[in-house]
Amino acid sequence: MSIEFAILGILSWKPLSGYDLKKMVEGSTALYWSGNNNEIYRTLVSLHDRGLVTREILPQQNYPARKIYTITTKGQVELKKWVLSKPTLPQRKHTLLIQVAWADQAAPDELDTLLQEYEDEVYTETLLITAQRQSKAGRLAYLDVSQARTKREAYLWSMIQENETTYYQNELSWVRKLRQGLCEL
Amino acid sequence: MSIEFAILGILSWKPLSGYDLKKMVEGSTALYWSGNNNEIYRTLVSLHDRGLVTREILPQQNYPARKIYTITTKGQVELKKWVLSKPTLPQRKHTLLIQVAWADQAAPDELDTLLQEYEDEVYTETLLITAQRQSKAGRLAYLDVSQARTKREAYLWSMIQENETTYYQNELSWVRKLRQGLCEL
DNA sequence: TGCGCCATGTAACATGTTACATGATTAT
DNA sequence: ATAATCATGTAACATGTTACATGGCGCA
Repeated sequence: MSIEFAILGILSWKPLSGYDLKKMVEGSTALYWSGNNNEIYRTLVSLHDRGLVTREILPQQNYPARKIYTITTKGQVELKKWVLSKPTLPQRKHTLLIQVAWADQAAPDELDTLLQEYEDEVYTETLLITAQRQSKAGRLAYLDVSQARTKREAYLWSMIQENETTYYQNELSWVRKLRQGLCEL
Repeated sequence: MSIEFAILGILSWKPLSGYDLKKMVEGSTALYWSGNNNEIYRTLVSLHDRGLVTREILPQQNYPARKIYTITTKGQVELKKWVLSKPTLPQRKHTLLIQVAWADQAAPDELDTLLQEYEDEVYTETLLITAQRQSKAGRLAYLDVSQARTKREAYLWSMIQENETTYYQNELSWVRKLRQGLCEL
């Protein structure tokens, strides 16, 4: 239900093929999907069946034909309706928190190793995100602020990035505080 | 894979019935599951089949028998192994961010209404969380700090709560900043 | 009279992941 | 030689949600 509109939204910005979408989803940390083929191609078929997108087939020599999907007027109407629908709280699967919950049975150094691994993961992710934003090489990045169509859209996209950034910052300072606190215990 | 250990962890703290677990999961914001029957009962059967828990049946008059699940030594070993396994980044489904991404087509007041709804949702959630923690009436709350078995466990649990709190705080200040920024645009 | 609690569970569906399959092309 | 890229797609599985079912009890 949500990946449908995530895809429809991207198509409202630019007509693309399933392969393009796959790349964008894979390369983005903001979109939480793994970018696996199955769901993307399935979703495109479903969007097409319901008349929310049109499909144009571009044959190529030596390569399989590209299928470019374009949003329809009906699709735009549906998208807008969804965009303004009642928001829900974000849901997160924070598996580490469950690990930490039952970590009292572990030795102090075992626990600290676990937390350091997590700290490293988060830190790497923050580096990856900033790197992604710098890279002008990467055409077709999800929510590339320089590709926004209006000033307001650019602002919205930059704020989405800020949400992501502060989220990881928050995780980072949390895990550091936790490690420190465990030392002093 | 993760709900199994979430449940096994709780059972390592106290033997409980499926119904108890359901209540705990439902009432907790830290655990992200809906607390639906299907998954909990299915998981308990699976844990039992693999010898990670034992089952004791307590018949009652007028009510269906309670089935109390207790962790086994094998279960404890598996749990500890999982607790120390390599952590992964939390994954979140932040649907609102996708809505915001394509909200430039909406009028300023439509967008602000959406964001205010979100702000209200988040704020309500923070109130709910603090209320949950005060309520001593609620026996059997997930990660009730006063029920922790050691000082270190209490500290870990309080830090998990802090993670949750700062997470929503962060969302709250983000959405407020966003609304402010849109006014000034 | 009707609803919610206790406590178990199942059926049907929706969503998401991993791995595989084609088959030529290009880079290491 | 080996792997990755292009571009489509399917099969099998894992996970998660909603709604329903039993059946007596207590409350308004």
